[in-house]
Amino acid sequence: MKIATFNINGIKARLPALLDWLDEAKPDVAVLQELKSVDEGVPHEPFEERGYAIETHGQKSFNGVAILSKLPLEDVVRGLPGDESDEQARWIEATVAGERAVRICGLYLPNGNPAPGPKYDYKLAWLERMEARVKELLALEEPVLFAGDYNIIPQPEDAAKPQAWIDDALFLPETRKAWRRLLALGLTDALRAVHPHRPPAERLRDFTFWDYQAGAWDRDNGIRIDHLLLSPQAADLLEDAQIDRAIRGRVKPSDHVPVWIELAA
DNA sequence: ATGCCCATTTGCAATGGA
Repeated sequence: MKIATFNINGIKARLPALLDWLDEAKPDVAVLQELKSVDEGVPHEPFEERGYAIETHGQKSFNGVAILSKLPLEDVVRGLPGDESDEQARWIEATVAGERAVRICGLYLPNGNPAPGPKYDYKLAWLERMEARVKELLALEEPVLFAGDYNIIPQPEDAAKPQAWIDDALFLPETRKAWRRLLALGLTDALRAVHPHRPPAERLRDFTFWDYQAGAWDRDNGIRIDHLLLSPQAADLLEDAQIDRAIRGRVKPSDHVPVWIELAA
């Protein structure tokens, strides 16, 4: 089962590029972030024509997440549990049953800038709530994955210019500490499990985002912030993990590119 | 030091992104 995550930066602006990628990459499941649209504004026909079921959790102008799947989506949960007052659409869950049932969580973690400040406080609080949900799902001892735009640069090697990010919410010590707490719960960073970091001279670096500004793509000034974390039972099924880097060089691209894994499920 | 872009809004300047 091929499962991808892709921050599309606007479903309306990105529909042609998204459909082209779906037709080529043919993921069985894709979690999408930054729909920037309410549910009613997300077209279903182009996805259904391609054999995908779609479940959305939209919001006007900002945020918004979705799951596409060639297999039926069951037991859908919208919104990160733990705070009924949180109206930001950043979390969606569903179960997909292939050879094995896999619980899939699609997430769009808060950016958190400027830090310090209320937006950074929200990011850290959101991470604590996510930790609680991760613990609940790990207790099931089943294949579970947490895929999306984490807005976290885990390590210096995950940025072309780490020194430029030292005061940024994506790379601050508290942010990276929360990332390590997630891993300490027993989650596996799928990309790093398949591709351990090696010196950059050996190959292209594993970035998933390049800013639109200042020629970041042409200079390969990127960061790795889109991740797939796997429960132990999902990690046992991991066969491959890749970044579809070339998508960033296309016409009218998102500033993020898809990341995907292959699971024996 | 270094190319200030892109998407959205009941819009035509402001906000959020990262």
